[in-house]
Amino acid sequence: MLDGFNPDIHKRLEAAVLEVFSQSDFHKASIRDVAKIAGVSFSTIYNHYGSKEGLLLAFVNIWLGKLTDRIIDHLQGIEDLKEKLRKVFWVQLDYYERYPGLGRILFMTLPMKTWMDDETFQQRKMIGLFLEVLRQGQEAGILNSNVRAGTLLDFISGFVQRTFTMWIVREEQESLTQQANLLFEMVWRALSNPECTCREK
Amino acid sequence: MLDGFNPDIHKRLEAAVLEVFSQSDFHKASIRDVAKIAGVSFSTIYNHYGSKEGLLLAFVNIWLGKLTDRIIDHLQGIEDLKEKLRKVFWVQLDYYERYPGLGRILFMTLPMKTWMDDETFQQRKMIGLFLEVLRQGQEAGILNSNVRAGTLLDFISGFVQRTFTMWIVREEQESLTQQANLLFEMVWRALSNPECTCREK
Amino acid sequence: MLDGFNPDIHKRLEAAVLEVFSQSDFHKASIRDVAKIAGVSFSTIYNHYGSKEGLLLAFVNIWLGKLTDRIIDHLQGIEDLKEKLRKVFWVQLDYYERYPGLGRILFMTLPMKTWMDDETFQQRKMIGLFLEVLRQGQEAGILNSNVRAGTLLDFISGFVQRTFTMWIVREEQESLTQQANLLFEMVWRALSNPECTCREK
Amino acid sequence: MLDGFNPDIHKRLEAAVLEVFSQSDFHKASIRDVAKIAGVSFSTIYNHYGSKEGLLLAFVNIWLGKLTDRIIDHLQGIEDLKEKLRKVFWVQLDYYERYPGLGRILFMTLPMKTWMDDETFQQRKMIGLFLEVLRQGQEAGILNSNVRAGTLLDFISGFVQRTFTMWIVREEQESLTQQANLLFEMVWRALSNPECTCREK
DNA sequence: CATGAATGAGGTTTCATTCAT
DNA sequence: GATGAATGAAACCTCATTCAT
Repeated sequence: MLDGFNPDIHKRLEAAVLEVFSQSDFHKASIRDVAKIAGVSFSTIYNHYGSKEGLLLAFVNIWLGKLTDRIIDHLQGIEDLKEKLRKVFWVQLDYYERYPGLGRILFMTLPMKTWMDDETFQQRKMIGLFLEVLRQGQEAGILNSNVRAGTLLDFISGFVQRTFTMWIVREEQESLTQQANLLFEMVWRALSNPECTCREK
Repeated sequence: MLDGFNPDIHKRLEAAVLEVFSQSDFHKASIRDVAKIAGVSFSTIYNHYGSKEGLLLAFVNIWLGKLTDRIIDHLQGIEDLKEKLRKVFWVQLDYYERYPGLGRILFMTLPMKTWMDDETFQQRKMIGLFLEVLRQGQEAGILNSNVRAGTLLDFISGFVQRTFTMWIVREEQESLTQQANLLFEMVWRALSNPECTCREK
Repeated sequence: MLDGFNPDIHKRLEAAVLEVFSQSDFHKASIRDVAKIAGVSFSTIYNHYGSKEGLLLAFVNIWLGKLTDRIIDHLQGIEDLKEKLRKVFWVQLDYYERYPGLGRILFMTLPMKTWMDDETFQQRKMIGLFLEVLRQGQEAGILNSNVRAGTLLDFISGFVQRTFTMWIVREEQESLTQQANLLFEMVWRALSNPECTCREK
Repeated sequence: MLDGFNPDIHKRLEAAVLEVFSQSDFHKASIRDVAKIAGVSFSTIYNHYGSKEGLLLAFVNIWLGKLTDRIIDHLQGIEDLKEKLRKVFWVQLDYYERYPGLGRILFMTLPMKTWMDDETFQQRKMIGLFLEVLRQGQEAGILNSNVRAGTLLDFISGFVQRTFTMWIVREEQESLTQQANLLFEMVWRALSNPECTCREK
């Protein structure tokens, strides 16, 4: 975010928000706990973020921004469409696996109604990035063009979300990234153009 | 469910719960509003459901039970695996489209942490039903057996959830069921055994 | 007040309000302290009185009502105007001396601006009572009729207030009622008709 | 006072304090508003006056000092006791009428408890001045000597305060000073020695 | 068993006041 | 010395939840 304030406080708040909101449902998480854990005055939080939701959304925005940056970074130098998508898929699983708190917040505690109304939700940059790639694939006849590019994206995102959620629910030990390739091949078959004669492997 | 009380009240409560919880985030929905709309004292709700979450979960359980019944009903007489899965996919979209309030609650307002800890979440009957079918498909060599049956289920469920959510977010007019077949073909390609020589259509 | 609730709680609250607000300036008195001392939940106070000011004003109203009743009671059977006024003067001093907390609140801590806008302030019953007596005196030629009856009342009230306040400030041990007659004679000379030939004693 | 700073700022602050504190109850008046209106940082106020109360008391002290000076000035050349008191009475009404903000603050918003503990409250100079005159009158047999001189002062002060307050409450248009003589005659009768054979006029 | 009063927790606001620059 | 960020306290407000009837 653009909250131009004490970077130290910002850091402590970030950790506290991650901790508190990833461990309880939104309505059970207390802003007073966040303040206490962060060692910040309760008022300071309000001065900066205005509300419980504002606080959470501000950090979610930051985190998603970082994920976007990471994806962009990793896409560098990859030409092949399939490899691009594989990378995108992998980076997401990898990111959420390394920051499960973020995954929990994103997929499990964020109050949806509010988030949807928030600018953050759109994550235009990331979405735009994805859609661009997917559209190119459709035009090139590689990806299924019977549906909108948005639908292809929904398939990937839905699966990422579900996979992460079940990973948490089932308390799986096995690494997400370890399964990434296996899972991606399935995704790829869903997305790729069924009429395409090009071989899958 | 087990709330042995006046079916009339039960009906009014059901409608009220659907209305209130589908329109706001969980923490913004007020049990007093539910009571008022249902024309019941909030204390009565407490006596029966114990808590706000208990109330919501009880009805979610009922609704999911009905969905399960509906799926079972619709599967009758279908032999072909693909058709079975297509049906399962379609019934879900159809159900959520007709009861968007339920979809909203299920995918957007339920406090996840609590739900996950609740028996309801497991939806053993429905899940068991699905897994059984999927496992048969894997054994028959029709479905991809490189991954657990649960993973196959994740594809379906994740896509249903995402599709519904984006349908709400984008305020799409177009019917969900109308797109069902097109979407299902993607799912099917993801699930089916890539080595299978059997034709797709 | 008409707060139809638990008389026990009401009693405890009354004592607590008297204690807390008579010992600090209004802005230093905490509603939480009142709640704690009264052994009542903080929320309960808000449910009933709406605000810190509402709480105080409600009790002030009650107390002044009792003072009024007491005055009315004491006036019974007195015919002579001077004796009536002497009584009115004495009852007030006596009342505030016995409930110095009330005097402190009334004359020293009540936020004036708010009080003045409040129905309480007008104390219509008591004021009406006084004015009636004073007007009769003016018409009978006993009291000075060069000024409005309200001005005559100002002499009495102003002197009562100031006398009480200085009694507190000077931490005088001497009883207020003991001085009442001496003081009243001053008031009487101020109010009585200077042209009147009637003897003072 | 002792605030050795920029006379311009001092002037702006004085006006701001008068405006803000005369229009709301003390607890509703905000020091930030004062700062804003005066065009000063609120911290600067703190550096100089230490607290909200300190700020108000400092100015009240200044204002009362000016009133005292004015009274002293006006008493010059008056020998007759009655005329002296008449003057004192008149100057006060005149001053508060011209600076109603001061009257409001003094009689209606100042937190009493704090003020009473403050050196300012004693207003030793003014009080001493009055008491001296009153005592002389008592010794000369002109004023009632059945009560302490302080009591005589209480009578005057109480009436001034009450008169001003009711003038505000009743939103009277009529000038205070215009009624001053009529009112003073009543005061004089209250104060003067009842045994004195000297004529009243 | 249904009800509403009372409670306690915590979100939201506003401030006086303190602290570090 | 002047400033604004940060703090702490407390008013205010809404609720979920408990309790006594």
